[in-house]
Amino acid sequence: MAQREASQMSTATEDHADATDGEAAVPALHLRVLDALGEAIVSGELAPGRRLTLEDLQQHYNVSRTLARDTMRVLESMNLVYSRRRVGIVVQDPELWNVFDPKLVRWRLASSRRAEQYSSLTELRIAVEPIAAAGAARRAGATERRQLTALAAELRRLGEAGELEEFLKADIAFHSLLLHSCGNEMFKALDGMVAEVLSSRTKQGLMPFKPRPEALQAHEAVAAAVAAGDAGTAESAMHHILDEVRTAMGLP
Amino acid sequence: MAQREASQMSTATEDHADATDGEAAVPALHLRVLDALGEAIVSGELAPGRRLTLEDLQQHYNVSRTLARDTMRVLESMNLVYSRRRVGIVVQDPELWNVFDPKLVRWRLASSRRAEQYSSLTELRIAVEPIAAAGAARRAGATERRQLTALAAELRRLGEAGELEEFLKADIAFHSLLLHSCGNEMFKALDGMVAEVLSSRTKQGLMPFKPRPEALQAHEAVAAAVAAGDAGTAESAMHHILDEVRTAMGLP
DNA sequence: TTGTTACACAGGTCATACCTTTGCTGATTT
DNA sequence: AAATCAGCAAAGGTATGACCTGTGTAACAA
Repeated sequence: MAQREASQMSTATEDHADATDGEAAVPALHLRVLDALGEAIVSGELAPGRRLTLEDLQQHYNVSRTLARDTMRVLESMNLVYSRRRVGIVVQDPELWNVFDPKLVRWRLASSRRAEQYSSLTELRIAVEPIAAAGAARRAGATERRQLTALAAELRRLGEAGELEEFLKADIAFHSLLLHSCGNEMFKALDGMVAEVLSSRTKQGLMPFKPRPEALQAHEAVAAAVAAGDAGTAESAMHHILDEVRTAMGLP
Repeated sequence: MAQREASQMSTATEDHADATDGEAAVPALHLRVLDALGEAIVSGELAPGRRLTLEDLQQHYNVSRTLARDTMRVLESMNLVYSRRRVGIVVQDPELWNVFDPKLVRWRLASSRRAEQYSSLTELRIAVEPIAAAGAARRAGATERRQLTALAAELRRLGEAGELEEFLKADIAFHSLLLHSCGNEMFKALDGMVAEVLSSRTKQGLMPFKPRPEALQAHEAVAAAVAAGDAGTAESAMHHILDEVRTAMGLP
């Protein structure tokens, strides 16, 4: 019934299409225009205050006014631009952007401003995940507590074996499950962004070849505290995990 | 140059239009349709899985296909719906909504599910504001540090005088300034939501007639720690403020 | 110089038409 | 009877053109 929309933030592991179907699903035209424009704005190529007209868009992207308008409306709803009669479409000041929109985050991660986005996201993780761990300790279901424990054990196994790829997947699963177990739907919505941060860490080689034993220990501690319903311990154990992340990223 | 879009989350104090212009600025048609539909979905009136067609929208709201499509696109970009040929427009599962979109938050606060939204937001505050305070202690500018201290002093004055209205305004200014000083643009974007939570607390009478002395003390402590650049103290002092908020809201 | 008016520019909204995908139905085949 | 396939039609996707309505700007008048 419900389906994830194509424009959502991609998690690290993508659903692959039917193996029989070799063709890449061509994204709808309006999404391509949206992505192109969004990236242009986010990258600074179209600076704040820059004025466009619908006609510009139509010509630049070879689309009809309908699509130009569609795109503009979505961008406007993200507060990346505003439109006024007789003026045109104006790029907004970045201060006003809806920086929690997954599309926007995706564009920023694809831009040259990548590093800033990562540190913002990391600081957000530092803030949210401990509280999420505490929430999970209070409100997670029995199955979730079990799965969390199992994932922590798997993390140790994969970590000690040095299987970074699989470790990453399990790590994402761990943090994602935690966010989903904490009973706060706003925290849930951050799972894609957390996954993005985690996988970038591995891809960029910021990860030690083998995860540090303290990190493995801390994940187990979080899982155990959540399983035991000990919110305070879960929170501080998660804090330990993120302390390591913070130092790894060179944040203060 | 840059202007705040009409559909943004309203802060507690609205800019009033020219005094000479008595008429309320009539919101654009597409915004009215968007709000109506958004509220209908968020309130559960249009349940997840419910199917609509563009024609339904055209007739229900007496608008052209263009506007029906505009609205649909924006809703789709918020992941409230998805649209497929031959099927129509389908309301998404709430799990997939972009719950950080200010419009969505506004709709949820206007719905009967208000309480859930408030507790989610409060938990988010509990997570973010201490880290924001620490960030401000590290990165705020000199002016911001001064203003923060001044606001804390004003909070004490207004609080002891029992001027709840003015106290609320100063309180919002304090927390908003903190979020803006912390150097994380994602935290900045939460200012409207924090303001919303704060004003609702006062409006709903959840606020003691006079703010508790501990709260005033804690605000001053935050300001002082930020002014002194003491991140750890700022963080824990902010934690104290939010502990009080938590108990006031009956959260665990 | 300053205030006013008129114009044209650009989005806002509407109506219509045609294209493309796809769920469904029913006939055909095994 | 079950499985497969073809064709229809429903619904969004895209394009076009027209007209309406604010609103900068510049020409003009005081």
